[in-house]
Amino acid sequence: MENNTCIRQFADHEQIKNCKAKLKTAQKSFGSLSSVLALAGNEVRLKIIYLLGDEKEICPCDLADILGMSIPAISQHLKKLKDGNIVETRKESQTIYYSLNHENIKILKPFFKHINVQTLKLETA
Amino acid sequence: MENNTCIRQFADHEQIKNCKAKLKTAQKSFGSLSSVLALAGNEVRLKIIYLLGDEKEICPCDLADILGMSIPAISQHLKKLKDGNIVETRKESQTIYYSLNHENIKILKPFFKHINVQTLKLETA
DNA sequence: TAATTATTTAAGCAAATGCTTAAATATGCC
DNA sequence: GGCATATTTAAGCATTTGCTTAAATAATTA
Repeated sequence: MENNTCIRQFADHEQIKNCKAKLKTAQKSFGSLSSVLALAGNEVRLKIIYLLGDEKEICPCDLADILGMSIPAISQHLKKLKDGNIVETRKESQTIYYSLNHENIKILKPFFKHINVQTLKLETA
Repeated sequence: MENNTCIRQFADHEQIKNCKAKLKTAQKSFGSLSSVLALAGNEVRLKIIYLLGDEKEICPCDLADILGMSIPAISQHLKKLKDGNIVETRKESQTIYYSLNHENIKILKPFFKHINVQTLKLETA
């Protein structure tokens, strides 16, 4: 691996140095941030997050109904969201209520706005 | 598929109806938004986007150097970003310069801020 | 204690992802 | 035209993803 010619004679060494430095400083952030984005980057999970942004809490069974999917499929998505600290749970007898971990999801807030704005645009268009 | 008992006797029918309606209105947004998030949800691509946010333009070869990856690997990531309208290209003789499509990336701007803020926190901690 | 309900977990599988290596394009230079 | 450089494309392959079905937990009710 690694050697594909292209040792760019005219490489912008200054820029390369700069970029490497920037990555090094922000290093820690990329892993955690990209995994949050990857979680939100699935349409089903994005919908779940979006709904929980409004609804306070929903159980897996109702989510399956809402999204027209099987319960195990939903449950597996919820597990990922929980492992990523995006949602948390409250148990009430048999039912488990899922809600957003609002602390860890501040990052995603702009998206809700984006969805709503875009929806509005489409409606008025 | 589909029948996993759990036709929740105590299902919150009001909430279910609400949620279905909300999804229906915002329907169009979820597909496009989740695919942008999925693109940004890869650590390598997130770094590329982040760097392009500062650097105006970078060529594949320099990116490979900066990220310590092979050129084809980088090229394939860039292709995805271009297909997703996140980056655009400018050709100058042999070199192809990649830059952000600032119009289509407004959504991701909050993340750059997030990375920078978090980095600052880690530095001063 | 047995049957029902809500949820999770496990196993299996098709499709997608992200790399590798090698070959194909395309431009610049001698 | 022939060779070097910059990039893309293609083929191959291991890993991950996201579903399905079936089985395992856990709490509720009869």
